[in-house]
Amino acid sequence: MQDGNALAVRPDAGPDEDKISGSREKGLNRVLHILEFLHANQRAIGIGDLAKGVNAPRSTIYTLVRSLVDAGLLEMAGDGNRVYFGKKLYLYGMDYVRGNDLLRRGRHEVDNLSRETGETSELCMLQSGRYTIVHSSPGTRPFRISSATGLQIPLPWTASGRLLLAGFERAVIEDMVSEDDLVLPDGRRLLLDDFIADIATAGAAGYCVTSGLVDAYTKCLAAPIFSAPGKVEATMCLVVPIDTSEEKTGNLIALLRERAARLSITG
Amino acid sequence: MQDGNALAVRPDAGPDEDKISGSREKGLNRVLHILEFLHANQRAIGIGDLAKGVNAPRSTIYTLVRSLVDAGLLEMAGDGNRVYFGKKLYLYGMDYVRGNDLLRRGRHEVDNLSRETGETSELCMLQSGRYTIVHSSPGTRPFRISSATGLQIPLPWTASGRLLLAGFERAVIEDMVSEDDLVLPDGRRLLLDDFIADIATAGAAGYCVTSGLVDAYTKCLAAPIFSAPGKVEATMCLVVPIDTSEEKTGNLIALLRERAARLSITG
DNA sequence: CTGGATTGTCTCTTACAAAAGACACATGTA
DNA sequence: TACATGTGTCTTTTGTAAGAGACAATCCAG
Repeated sequence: MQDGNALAVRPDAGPDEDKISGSREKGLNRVLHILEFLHANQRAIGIGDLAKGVNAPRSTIYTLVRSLVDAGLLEMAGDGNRVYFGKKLYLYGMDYVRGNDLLRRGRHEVDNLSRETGETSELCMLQSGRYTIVHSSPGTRPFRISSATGLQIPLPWTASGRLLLAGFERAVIEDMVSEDDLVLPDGRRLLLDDFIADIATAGAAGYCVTSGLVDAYTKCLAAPIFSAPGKVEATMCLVVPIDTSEEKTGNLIALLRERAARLSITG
Repeated sequence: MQDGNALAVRPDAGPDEDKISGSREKGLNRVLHILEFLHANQRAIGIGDLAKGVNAPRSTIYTLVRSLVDAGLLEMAGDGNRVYFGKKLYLYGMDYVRGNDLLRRGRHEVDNLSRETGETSELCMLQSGRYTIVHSSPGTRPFRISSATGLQIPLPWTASGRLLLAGFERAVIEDMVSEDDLVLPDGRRLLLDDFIADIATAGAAGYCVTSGLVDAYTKCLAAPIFSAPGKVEATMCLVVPIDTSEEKTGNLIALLRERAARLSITG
């Protein structure tokens, strides 16, 4: 299971991940862990493995899974004893999209952007204190820089992260960013103070560019989408090769900012 | 939890079942009800109303909602004391789509179909014993025949329902279809035996057409999508004006069947 | 074949979550 | 002014759901 491959996904889940599996957990929390675990693994899981994965008694997971399957939140996967997300979750997810203008329009705009520029484009948001790629559109390059929807990456690794945190108190930021988050995939270590300074700069500039942070070959351009004056609700970003010319980069940033502004709610 | 969810199309019709809800319900069940309730109402709901809506103590709902909001399954809606679905549910929903070839390709095919024909097209599936519109694409008619994704309609009202039940035992069908389901929106009443006969006919024919069932102005054409030989996993359907000519209807059915077959897994 | 590992279903106990209800503070309206 | 209605946070009580464990049934490697 645990596929040592370090890049990106962090397995440990949730709101307040508790220390040594507090003996008796609330059923609802078990369920939340199950969902997180499935999301992290992106494939159907056997019930036994699921119990191991969320570190819970087998008997408990059996009963919970049965409830969830009956309710349609989970489905038994083809071969018989594995479970994965169910139709109900898809339906609820579509309800969310329908009720959320920003997401609906944002998805559309991101698709446009990647079609027009040929580059990978993404819509990003804070999701309970974590950076999340809410929608992404692949771009047309032969060497595709892909990152799946729903991927969660440490905030300091990204340009969008710097924009999303603009306007937060220092204490809040410290709270959201763990020590591990400051260590880049290649082992380099960011200083918290530098990161916080970056945030201020990005907020003031109204865009942010990072080079070679998550990997050595790409540059990330991001622009903020506001839900109210000063409040960054999301970001739109482009992932381009690191050797993209100054001029082209400048043009892309301008385009990105225009589109992001179009999505913003101007109070 | 036999009764599953009692909320179908009926807005709130009030006092149906909810048998002497043994006052002390499992938290998870409360949550499932909350989600169903939000889905049925398609808008943010105040916590007090939510408690009323799912017929649960206020204090319980407060704690559950807090958990769910912390987990990101729900979000507080703009004005402050209302909740609706959250980003997490959207992400899980996208995971479901990604893990489900049929749904992914089916959505695409439905979009194509409605663009090519100009008619409203839908992808439908059984969802824990209920007919569900999983994806729909509006069509280009001025008088739009729209039906929202996720809508659940009694099986006997639809052409797709007749196909989806093909191959089930009579007893199972009787179990899925309540007395109320047999009453059409205009008050007419279907006979269970007729309905079951329809199912057999539709299954044998490989398509189904119903006229003026859910409303007086439309005709519904449906074709089955198989996940294995004989097993109907979903249907694709077109909603057209009831006065569509025989010839055009025939052409559309042929098109529909071809596209549905393309989506089927031929064992 | 044998022994270990996994699966799905049961039963029983008690730790603890759901419920009841009281409270403080808003609103609105007669 | 009093009087109703809604909200959000407490505390206390008690019914029950989570958990431990035993079970038979598969499965698979050696």
